[in-house]
Amino acid sequence: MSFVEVAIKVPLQRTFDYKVNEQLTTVLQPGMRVMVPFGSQKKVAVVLAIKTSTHIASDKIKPISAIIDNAPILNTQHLALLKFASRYYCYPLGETIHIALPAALRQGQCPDKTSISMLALTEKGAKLPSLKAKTQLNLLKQLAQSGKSSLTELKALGFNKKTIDSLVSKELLSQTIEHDNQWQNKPPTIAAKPTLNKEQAVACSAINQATGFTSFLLEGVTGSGKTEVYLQCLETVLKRGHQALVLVPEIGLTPQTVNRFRRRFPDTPIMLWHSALTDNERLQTWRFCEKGSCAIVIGTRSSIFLPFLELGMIIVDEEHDSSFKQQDTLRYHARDLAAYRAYQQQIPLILGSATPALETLHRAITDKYKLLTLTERAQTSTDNQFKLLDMKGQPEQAGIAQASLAYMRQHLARGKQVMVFLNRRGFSPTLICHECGWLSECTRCSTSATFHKAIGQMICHHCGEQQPVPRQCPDCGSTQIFPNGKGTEQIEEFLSAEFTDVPISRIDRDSTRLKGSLEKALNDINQGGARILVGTQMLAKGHHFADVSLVVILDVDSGLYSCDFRATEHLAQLVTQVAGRAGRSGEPGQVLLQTHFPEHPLLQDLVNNGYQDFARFALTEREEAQLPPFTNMAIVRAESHNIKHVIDFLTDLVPVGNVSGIQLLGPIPAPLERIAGKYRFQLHIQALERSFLHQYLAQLVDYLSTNKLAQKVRWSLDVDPIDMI
DNA sequence: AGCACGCCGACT
DNA sequence: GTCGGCGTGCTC
Repeated sequence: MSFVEVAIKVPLQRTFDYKVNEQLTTVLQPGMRVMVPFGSQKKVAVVLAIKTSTHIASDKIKPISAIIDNAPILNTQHLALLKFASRYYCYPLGETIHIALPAALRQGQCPDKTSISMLALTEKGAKLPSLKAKTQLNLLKQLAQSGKSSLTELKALGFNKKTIDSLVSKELLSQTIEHDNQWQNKPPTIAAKPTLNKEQAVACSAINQATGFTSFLLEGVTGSGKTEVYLQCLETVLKRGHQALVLVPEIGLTPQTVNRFRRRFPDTPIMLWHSALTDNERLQTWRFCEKGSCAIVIGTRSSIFLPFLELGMIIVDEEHDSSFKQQDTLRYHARDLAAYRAYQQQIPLILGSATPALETLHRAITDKYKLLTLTERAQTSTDNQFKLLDMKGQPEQAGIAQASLAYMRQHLARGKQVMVFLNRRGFSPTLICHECGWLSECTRCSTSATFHKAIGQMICHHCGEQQPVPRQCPDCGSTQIFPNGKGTEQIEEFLSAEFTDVPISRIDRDSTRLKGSLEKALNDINQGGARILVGTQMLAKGHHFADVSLVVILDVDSGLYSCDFRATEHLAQLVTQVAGRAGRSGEPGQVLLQTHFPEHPLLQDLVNNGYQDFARFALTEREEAQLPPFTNMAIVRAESHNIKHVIDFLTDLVPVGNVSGIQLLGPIPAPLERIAGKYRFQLHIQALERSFLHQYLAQLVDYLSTNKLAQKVRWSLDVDPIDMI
């Protein structure tokens, strides 16, 4: 008699054994799906191993009911990646596999996808004929930029099927079907490319000469041409007939980036992967990847789980970006799994950033990663000028200093664009009662309710609860209630009154809610349709603004004194990224930081010596405080409507485990103690040795599986947390 | 997580 | 009498 060990999607840390007919063992392989009886139900399971013995009693063991696949859907290496992720993040293997698979494969179906429909300009369309319909012309322009795009990509840009059909019938667009066997390791066509500067050339040749697993940190200031290095390294990978994965932050998957890749490699199949894809599109990309029919995937964090036939390189762009860390269920960091995968496949890994995470920088400094630096900015000869604007005693309106307004007038008078950055949307974070001091609060969270003037609602930014705007103070009945604090909506309102003849564009989650509206706004800005740009961190990332010469950062101080030890790192990254939006027009840009603490050593260091210097200084501080990356951390979080259950649950965990070198802190209230009516507490776990941490976590998870208190709360375990919330 | 089993209250 | 509430325990 033979047995199979399988993983099933249940929230249990263990696997399950089933009996299997002796003859079937010759066709069964790890990575295949089978149907199994599970309690009273039937479930899809993934075979992990075929074995000749089991520790399960013979009266308990059941036979599998059917074999689903005739070939594994997960190969050995892919399975090893998922096992690693499951173990590292202490998340059940069955659930981990479930998260990685496209919906159809989870459900036990075996659909194939052999073709994909792409749209391209016809010869007639390439001449961009004048059309009355503006959207049709815009669509032609978009395709002129990208060369070709799939139907769904165009829909994501806000174009509808009608526009496309109408252009196809005018013979300006052609619809072609690409098959899954078209890209068969033939040498790629490479479009004209710029000459690399010396630093870029050094970086490229270091990466191209790497054999086996090598990690590179490509530390390049904004505008130093990291993407060009990626492109020329990808060229080498394509010429070898290998595939490549380019991981980008959620917000970084812009048409501009994608167009650049498509234009460089015009006949290479490049597919996109992001959260807005449908189940069908995900399956399509999955199938093309596993057959080797897709050469490059540009994708957000979950693309790290795609099955490549022959992966030759992984690139993580903006590797410091926190969107690479999943914040629920399997709390993986795509950058760290990328490192595992690159090691496993013995291929190069490129981590690129202007503002590397301190973890990454630490690995580069300690020679685990090879450091490649790009310092030359392509468009300007000198760096941006930073200025710390002391807000103490400074007259201000809507949070903008008089001095800042004066700078704005100067730059606008010279025909330049100005960017005003504030990482807070809405009109004001609270309303305040002038009579009694009442502040607007969310009824379910320990946080304020933000005043959104345009839509006339109070909104909680944590749970999304909406309330009507009160006309009177709910405490004392006074009608004297006013906005308290500033948000982007208020900045926009103030600036449009201040600069009556200057067009203003606001970019934040509220103003870009509609599909394609972000692209529209960005286009408008780049065509000079807006001169003042007001926005949140949406403005900070990845977008090129040719004519911005001044950036004003309004609220620097909130990042200086925070309970999250990573707050200063994130502030420095944000400031540097925002500042990088200026000075691409051929002259150095100017960056104003409004602060009440101009003498703060951290700000001084950042402004005078740049992120590179700041980061190295910040690392010494982390070392002194024994914080990550000099220690390894995990957080147990728990929440419940019942505060006693939460505290009891975490308190009970404190004596668990007998591993030395573990430090526990807590239970402590979470930074936001109440969200959506639930009380939230956490327990911090630290260990100098990674292996000790994992030994301890294994014991903890084992204990939790039999713990009665664990059933009364919602708990989660976050290994290598990146924020404390 | 599901799902069954089981033991108490309010219905025809 | 029994329908259904959700506490408890198990899943190879």
